[in-house]
Order: sequence, then structure tokens, then C-alpha cells
Amino acid sequence: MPLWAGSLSTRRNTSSGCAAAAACADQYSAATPDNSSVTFGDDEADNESHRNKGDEPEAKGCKEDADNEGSSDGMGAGADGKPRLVVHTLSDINIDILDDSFPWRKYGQKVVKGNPNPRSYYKCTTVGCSVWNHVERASHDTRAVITTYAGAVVQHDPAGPYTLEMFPNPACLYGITAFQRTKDKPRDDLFVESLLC
DNA sequence: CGTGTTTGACCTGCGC
DNA sequence: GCGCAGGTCAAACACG
Repeated sequence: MPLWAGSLSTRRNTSSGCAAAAACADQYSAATPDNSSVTFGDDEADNESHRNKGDEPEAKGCKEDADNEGSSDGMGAGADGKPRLVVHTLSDINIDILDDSFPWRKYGQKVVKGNPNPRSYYKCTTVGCSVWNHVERASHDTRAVITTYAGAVVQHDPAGPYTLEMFPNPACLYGITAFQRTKDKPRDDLFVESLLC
């Protein structure tokens, strides 16, 4: 299994900053290709945390994820009740935030133990939207960007692809259409490593 | 002047 | 109970 497992459709059909949340639901819906290998929960995330073990930064960060997995039987919610989505991307340039059609606002930055690269914290700035994410670069590979979303849920039609959507609250429905590096060339390798809910 | 970013301080949870 | 680390807040600053 490659380190970076699974990939999302990179179809991008929305513009950023859509404030009419419910009206954007369909527009923001996204699906992964049938042959994608989006993984849910345990093994992948666990591998990842092992991969980053030791002096790697994920040790602590993934602890929370691991807790979520263990306590919620897979697709449950995190401690705050929101599912979490971990997205791994590769980018040669120094851009961390994904262009995922969400209007993010940075509210903090912190250097976490074991990783010289700071972790950045973002919130969705749309009114009524409570989605947040944090972005950090792997210490072992500065090209590797780890983005963790909260508020994303995953729907899987057995006959179809996975659909990633965000439900900040019932009145604010979003979905991740495609992840693309902001200001980046078409896109770098992008993978959904795991879905931790 | 409004909006977004930076950054240090503070708060909270967890492990020892 | 204490210390550490992660997460959040808010004032200051930069930029358009």
C-alpha cells in the first residue's frame, strides 16, 4: 500500500465563497472515483501515525484520531461530535491551504512537538459554518501537507463512489468538491489518506 | 478603512 | 497536583 492512499476527483466546479449554504449543497457535493481507495478509519490512519512515529509530529495529533476511531467504531464523530477528514497532499511549493471552495480564515498557528513546521488553524468564515481545519507539513517531507477537516461526513453508495460532504450544521450544508492547491499549478498529487470520524 | 494574517498569551486536557 | 502540549483568543500589524 502506498504511503498516500486513495485519491479524490479533482473536478472543480465551484467558486469560493459561496455563502448560500443550503443552495450550494449539490454544487458542493463531490464524489471520488470508483477506483479510488479512500480508507476509513483504523488501519490507514494507524499506519500513518506509525509512519510518523517517533519524533514525527503526528504522534500526538493522531492520538486524537485514534481515540476517535476506537471510541466510535469507525465512522463515528470526534470528541466534539464532528467527523474528521484527513487529507494528504504533496506540493513542491509553500502553500498549505487547500483550495476546496471553503472560505477559510486563519486563526492561529502553532509549532507542535517533533515538527519544526508550524501547524496552521483555519475556520470556515461563512456565516453559520462551523467547519474548521488545520494544516501542517510533515517534518520528514516538506512536500507532504497534512490537512485535517472537521465537519465532513462521508456517504458511500455501494454502487457508486464515495461522497464527501460537510455538514457544519443542519442549516449549512457543504461538500468538498475537489481539493486543489490554492495558487498552485493544476494540482499536485493529492490523496485522502483516511477518514477519521 | 476594512479585512485577513501574525503572534504571543492564555486556557484546557492529558499523562505522569 | 504538576507540567507539558495542543488549541484558541485577541491585539497588533500588513495589505489591498
